[in-house]
Amino acid sequence: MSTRPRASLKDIAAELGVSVATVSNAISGKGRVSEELGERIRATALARGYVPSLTGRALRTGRSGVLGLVLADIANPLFPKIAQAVEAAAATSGYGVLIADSRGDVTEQTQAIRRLMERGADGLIVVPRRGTRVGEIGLPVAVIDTPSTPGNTVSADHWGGGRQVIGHLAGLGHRHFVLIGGSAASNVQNDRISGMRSALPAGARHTLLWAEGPGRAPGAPLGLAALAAGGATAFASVSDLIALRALTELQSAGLAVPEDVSVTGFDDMVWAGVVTPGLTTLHQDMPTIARHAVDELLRMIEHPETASAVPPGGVPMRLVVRQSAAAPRAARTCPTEGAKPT
Amino acid sequence: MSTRPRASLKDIAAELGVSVATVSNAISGKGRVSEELGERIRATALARGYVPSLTGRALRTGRSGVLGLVLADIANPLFPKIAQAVEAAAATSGYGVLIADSRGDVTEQTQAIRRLMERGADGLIVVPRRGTRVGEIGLPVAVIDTPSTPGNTVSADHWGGGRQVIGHLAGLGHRHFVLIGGSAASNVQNDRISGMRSALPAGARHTLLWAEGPGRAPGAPLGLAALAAGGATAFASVSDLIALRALTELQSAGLAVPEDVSVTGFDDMVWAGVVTPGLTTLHQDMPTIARHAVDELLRMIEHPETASAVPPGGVPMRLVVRQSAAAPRAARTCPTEGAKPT
DNA sequence: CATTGCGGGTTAATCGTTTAACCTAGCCGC
DNA sequence: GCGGCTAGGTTAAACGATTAACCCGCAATG
Repeated sequence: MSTRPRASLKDIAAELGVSVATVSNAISGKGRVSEELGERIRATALARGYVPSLTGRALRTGRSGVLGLVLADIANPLFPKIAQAVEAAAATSGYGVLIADSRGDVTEQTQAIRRLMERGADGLIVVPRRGTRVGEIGLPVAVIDTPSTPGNTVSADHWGGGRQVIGHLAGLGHRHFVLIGGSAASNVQNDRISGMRSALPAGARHTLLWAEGPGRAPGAPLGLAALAAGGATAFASVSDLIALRALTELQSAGLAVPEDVSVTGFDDMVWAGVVTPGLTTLHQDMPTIARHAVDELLRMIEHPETASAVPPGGVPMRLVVRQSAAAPRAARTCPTEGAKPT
Repeated sequence: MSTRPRASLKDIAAELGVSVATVSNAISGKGRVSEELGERIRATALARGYVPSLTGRALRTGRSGVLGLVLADIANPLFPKIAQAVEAAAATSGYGVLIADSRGDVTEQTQAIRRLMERGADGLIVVPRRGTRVGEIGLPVAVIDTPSTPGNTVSADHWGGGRQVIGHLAGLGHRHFVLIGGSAASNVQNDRISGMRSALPAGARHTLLWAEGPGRAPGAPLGLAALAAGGATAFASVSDLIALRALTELQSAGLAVPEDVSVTGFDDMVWAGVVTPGLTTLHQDMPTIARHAVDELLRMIEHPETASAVPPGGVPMRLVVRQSAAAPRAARTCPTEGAKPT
């Protein structure tokens, strides 16, 4: 109780005996107000704990100061990082973030976008469902997907990440690879796979496997032990979730990781650091990506005539070396003290 | 382009030659409008694609139609489910959801709440940082934590979940338990542990372990293999993340799960279903929890005089039986065809 | 001296919606 | 015939901030 309605411009104007317009000018620094009066106004505004009503401002200016974050992929484990980074970036620019989840459904996604528009979002940040494109909606939109997707605004350099991880494995001495994808419909995953392929050393053998491919039951084993028996030593997955699946499947089959086989993931999810052995994976620089996406969106909103300032290509991914990838047995010529780092 | 500003009440009024008030009345069904005119107004509103400006309404009514979701625990893996459920529940009630992440910092949490209030959130849903309480802020607040926390509004029955999992393990024949917590500062985890303890069968032995306890390096091994060597057969964790840590640590040490030891988790995170063996864990009914939280919040906002309608006690958790928990060797008197279920 | 310029404000309109108050016929009852 | 009631509207005043337009006095300038 007694949380009296916040002070408005009118209250302050009344207290000082000046007009609302002057108060508004003094606070925004736009019109012409004498230095002395301006100072007095700002002082009492502070004293009264004045906070501008964003609603009032929104009505007048037609801009709500809110960005919509549209997450299309159901319960995406990357979501916390994205949401956190986007919210932080938006907050430093004075914007709020309204969320909308479409639970993986395309029509639901349209509904979600409509809801955000009705709420007056000034722009949208869309992390699209694998492979789907977001249509024209009459609102500034920033898309976070992968550089090769048409209409993509900013994203990590998934292709380069794929190159890095294979380069790392090849450098350790691996020559027989298994590349494990999730869904072939995902642009991101395809780019990661392409990058991996492009970095395979000459003379290397490799097998490509889709975990959610046709004819494979959702939870069915991937049959990795058999591949290992066939000589494969490096299992590079396009996501940490698949890497985890691979890791535990191999361990359950009695194979030692990384002594017998190496496993790598993608995205540096929360569990990558806690499993044994720690998962070697690629980290996405979400704060930078979100910063770029928000900046780009604000540019479109506030200065539609200017050109994009987002650097082309993706934001580099960073290889996080843990313990799940090591030299294969055959290549163990000069072991570097298998002990864990400090 | 040419996305002309949406039709307003004024436009419709002008088109039909009536006053704005009448249009407003006809659409909201509040004032007195003749059946015939009302029908005509609604028809043209539909034809013109009229969507009420929530900003205008907010300014007039003082309510924004937006709820704030405050997530305090950094990158909480449960976040996607919470956000998704809350957003869905809010959307069906015509509300939007504004997010705020405090990155685990308490002062940052205050800032985040302040930002939400400035944006005119009508109420807040807070998932507090472990153990912290949210102070009085002059806005309706629903807290999702655990039933034993003062000020908690709704949550899962963590205590009952603990009972269930130990009951399940005891039923399988286990008599020597290791209970693994994360942080002793978490109310939720403490309740889960208490529930577990309360369900220990007579004569059972148990050890309590805190993964983030003092004197333990963040990523350091938990030493579970030694406990297993000492006779422990059931490892019950308070979270799937810790269960995953336990599972992989035990597997790396050469122990077979569930043949040698059983492992259970909590929360049914996305990875619980994909690891080998699948993790037996407890599922939170987030949609129901979110529904209760949102309903309660809307009740406080729209009918402050009425009493709470949230059923006391927590929302029951559901045991999800996968393959990580089975009868211990010694108790394998009548094996039920060790094969996996269909 | 008359005009222009400008510093320092004020007035008033506007965004879109809601709602209390008011107005005007028509009709009924007395 | 007239007061009162009602149905069916209209008017107008908010909500809070922004901003174009205007106004006034004083100084400088021709």
